[in-house]
Amino acid sequence: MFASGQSCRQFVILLSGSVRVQLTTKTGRNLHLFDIEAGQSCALTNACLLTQSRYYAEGIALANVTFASIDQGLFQQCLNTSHSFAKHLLQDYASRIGLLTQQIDRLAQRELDDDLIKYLHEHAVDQRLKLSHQAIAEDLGTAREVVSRKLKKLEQQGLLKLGRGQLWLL
Amino acid sequence: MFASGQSCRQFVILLSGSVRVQLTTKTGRNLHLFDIEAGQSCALTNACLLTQSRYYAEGIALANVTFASIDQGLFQQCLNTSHSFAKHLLQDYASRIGLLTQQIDRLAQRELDDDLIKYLHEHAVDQRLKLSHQAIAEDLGTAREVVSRKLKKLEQQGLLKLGRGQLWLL
DNA sequence: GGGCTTTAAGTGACTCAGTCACACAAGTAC
DNA sequence: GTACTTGTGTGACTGAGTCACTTAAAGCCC
Repeated sequence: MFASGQSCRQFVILLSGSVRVQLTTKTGRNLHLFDIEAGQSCALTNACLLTQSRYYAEGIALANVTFASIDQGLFQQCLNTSHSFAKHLLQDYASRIGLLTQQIDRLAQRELDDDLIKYLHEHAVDQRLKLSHQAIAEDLGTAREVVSRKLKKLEQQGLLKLGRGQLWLL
Repeated sequence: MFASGQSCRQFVILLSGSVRVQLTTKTGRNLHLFDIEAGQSCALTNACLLTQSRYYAEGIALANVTFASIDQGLFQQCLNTSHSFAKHLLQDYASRIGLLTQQIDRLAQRELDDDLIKYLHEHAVDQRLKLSHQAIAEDLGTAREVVSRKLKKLEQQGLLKLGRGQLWLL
């Protein structure tokens, strides 16, 4: 949907599908920032429009998506005339900024064991988690190998059971 | 000014002085997120007000500060009635969210050498930087010892000269 | 159903960053 | 000058990230 370094000319609202917003490090590691779901717009896109800057992250469509967009001029016009439009954007920012700060906190702490266990509990459905190690690593901002090793240890401790593309909490 | 975990009941605008917003890790390390200068409000505070959540960072007055504040109810009222108030908050969010994303990027990359050199150039005045290793470390989200060691190496390479509380780029 | 491709996971070796526990040196206050 | 505060230096150790693989499961394709 958009790539790091691109300039942004349109305000976009997703109508269906979802978009994953992530950073990519020089070594090719991905870090998942947040997802945009149907009905939502992208806080980073809006920030680019408001500050006249370029994208510093990338957006990947996770499936077929449909969206509505308006160009920069109309966006400014909406902003100037519609109070509810501005309030809607504000509310979105407020929630995203919390997520970003939590990510910073997690990256700064680097206590992966705790984060991983918390993540597993938060994302498990019926004590089962259908995600690859790669996906978990990207959400936590770490490398796949690290997650693999940590999960292996937890399995050896009898805390969970690993399967291909899924795991069960015990 | 505020601490992590506190609930937030007031919208605040700084009239003079400045406030440093930072995270503290379990090991006591500080990570500098951004500063609030006179005339500005705090994006995290506003996010707390908008999402009814608690502070997840702390704000430290860097000197004597004066500020104006209104309570939560009046804040909502302002938001509902004043379009320019909402637009002002939006603009602030847009710039802060960029800073936060850059921090995440930096923490995720963990290429401290590059970051440190870039930081030194950005903050030096006349090739001189009046900051302690501690302060540099907090801005970069790392530990003081790490910065000390890296700076030492750079000095050994003849790239800079170290002094107490300051350094010179060569 | 046997082979092929794709995707997920396991592993060892290595490097870099963060932590801990110090020692030590330069200012500051009295 | 002495005591205290603040800023640096250092070694030892642990944890996380990278690289370069190997191994294994799942999905396809005749």
